[in-house]
Amino acid sequence: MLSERRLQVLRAIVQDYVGTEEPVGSKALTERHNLGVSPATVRNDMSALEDEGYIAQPHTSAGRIPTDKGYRLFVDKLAGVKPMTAPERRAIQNFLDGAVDLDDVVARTVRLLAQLTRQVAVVQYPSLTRSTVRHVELLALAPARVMLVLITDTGRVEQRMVDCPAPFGEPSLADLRARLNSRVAGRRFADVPQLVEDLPDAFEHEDRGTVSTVLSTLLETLVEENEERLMIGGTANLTRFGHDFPLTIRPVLEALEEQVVLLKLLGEAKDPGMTVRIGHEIAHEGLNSTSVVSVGYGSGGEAVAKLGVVGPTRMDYPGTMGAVRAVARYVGQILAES
Amino acid sequence: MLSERRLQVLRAIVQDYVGTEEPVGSKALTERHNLGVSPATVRNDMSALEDEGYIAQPHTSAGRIPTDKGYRLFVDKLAGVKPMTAPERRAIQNFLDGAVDLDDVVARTVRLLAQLTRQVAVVQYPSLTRSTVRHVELLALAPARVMLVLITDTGRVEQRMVDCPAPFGEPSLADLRARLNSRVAGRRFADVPQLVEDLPDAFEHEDRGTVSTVLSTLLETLVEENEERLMIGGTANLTRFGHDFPLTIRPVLEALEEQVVLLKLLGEAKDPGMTVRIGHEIAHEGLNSTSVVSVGYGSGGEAVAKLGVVGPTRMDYPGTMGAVRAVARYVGQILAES
DNA sequence: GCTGGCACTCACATGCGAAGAGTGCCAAGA
DNA sequence: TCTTGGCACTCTTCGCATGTGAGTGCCAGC
Repeated sequence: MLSERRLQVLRAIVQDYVGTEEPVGSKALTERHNLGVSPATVRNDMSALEDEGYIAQPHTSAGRIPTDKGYRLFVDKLAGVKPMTAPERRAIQNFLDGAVDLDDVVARTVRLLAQLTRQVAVVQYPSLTRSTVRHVELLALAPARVMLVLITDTGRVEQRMVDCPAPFGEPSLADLRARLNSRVAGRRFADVPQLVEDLPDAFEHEDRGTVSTVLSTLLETLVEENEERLMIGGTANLTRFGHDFPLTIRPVLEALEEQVVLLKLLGEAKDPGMTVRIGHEIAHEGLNSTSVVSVGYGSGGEAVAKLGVVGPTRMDYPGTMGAVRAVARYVGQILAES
Repeated sequence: MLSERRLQVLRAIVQDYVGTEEPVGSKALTERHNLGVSPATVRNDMSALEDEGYIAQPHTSAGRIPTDKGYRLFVDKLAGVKPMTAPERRAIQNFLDGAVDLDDVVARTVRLLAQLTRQVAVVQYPSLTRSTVRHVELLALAPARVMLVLITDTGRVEQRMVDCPAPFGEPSLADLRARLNSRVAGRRFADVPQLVEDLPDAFEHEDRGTVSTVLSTLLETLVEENEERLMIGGTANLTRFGHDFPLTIRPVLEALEEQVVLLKLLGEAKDPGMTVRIGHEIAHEGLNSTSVVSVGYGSGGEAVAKLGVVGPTRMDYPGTMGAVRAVARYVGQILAES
């Protein structure tokens, strides 16, 4: 177990390194923080911290920089979440309040997060699986062609074409539309399958094939979790990554384009509260020099999706966590209102 | 006017520079291209080309690199469009054929373009203004709250909430829905305003306010050109920009995030055919060291939107133009089918 | 357990010289 | 008039040696 002072030293190292981007030495540390001890003592502590793997030297005769393990300790034990100031909170609310639809909410959230944290922001669209059905609409585009439109309580709209096995009259369509909505409107996605199970039985024999086709398309749409989309912004902030970023920036950009990777990453964070993943804790190789701070957000008490930021492991964790948490909270409010 | 041989020299310089990314000298030129003259002659030609502003030296005693003006001449007079090979064409078609909906078509197109050109791909969603209405759907969410869903012939769906001035019964809503669709279905957006102008007159006095509100929301949705969205991909290719890219990449990323800039850029290219804008021909400062190759695409003969790539001025113009043209063509086909 | 002192180690900047690529110019030849 | 070979000149780049400074590790003393 590390002594209290050594933890202080680690905290100081993290703070200084995050601020200066340069390895921090014992002398500079004692000058900037009043630890009450001499550089020599700090050197001993640093040596111990290095033995434990919390900090490392880029090369001999250079200062120390925190390791992933060091950041982890910092985040878990040494740093709190820095709350937003009142003006900041007001700015967030104002900015989000102007949104006109779901796309706009997500777009604004991304911009906001990127600006606040000066990092790459990632916002997942409210997930289908946990939301409820607001309305299902069926439109006859041709005698044997129906467009299925699904509207969720979060304002999301999904549409699908359905090619029917047989022509389907407008009366039947209206019937199906009415029956379908009376059963599923307001219900959670998970419950839909069994609610519509026996629906084909209510129709004439000739229409049953079509009804089944429509229903299975609907269920497909509901299940298709991989349809989860996300929006990314603030990639220009990647250029502030560090001096050596030509090498680091590329795999990060690639990973960001592979939305699958990000979705998996967000999905892995089972904790509905804030999750911080640091450097090599992230399975994806291209993101090994980044940290991801994510949190769930939702319209009610329940989280329907995640948002977060991707930045260098050398990031201002308290500030970033504060911004992420605040934004998630306000987005939740906005969604609840609409 | 430049002599034939000098044009050859310019072409050779562009080709070599694009290939090697290094200033090209007279000796290397004569070695790689059989121009039939000696390096000394080429030097004279180069000197003339430099006087005319087609090429420049980064510094004395270095080779020459093409200027924006040089690339312009190259694109206009010296280079054709390199057609895709048969296997490439097949790959394009296969890749795009798997798309399930409009979002997917756009997403696949972006990926494809980025891969083919190894540059940043930009695809505009099929624009609303030039398309036709397939269907307008109205849903009562609450007594005085209606959701308006607009479906276009390109498969795009837009939805809006409408807060009605007065409660609006389901019969009235059904009436409005029917009348609205009979008038506007299949019509071009531009024609919609006058088609629905007198629609409120057909309703009871108490409903007219609501009808007007719904209609004006519809018109707003149609007009809102700034709702034009686009998808961007292949930003990781920016890292191949050049050795000095730390400076160049940042403004480009910023410009790419400002979708407004890109939309303006695409919109400016009035030529429905291919447009190439090179370096300082682009008004936006951050893109001054890039070139943009764009082309319209559409489901019928008419272009409904643009797509293109953003890359360094030092790009393979013939190849890029070939890829852009081919992709646009196939996307048009896909859209026409659906 | 803390502290000051001291030797040691590297990275980094600086300066210098050699090498190399490329140009510009000139005089001769077609 | 255009082309060509030759030659001097200009810069960049690279390698190398050197000096400097930040920072460490260790040790003896308090």
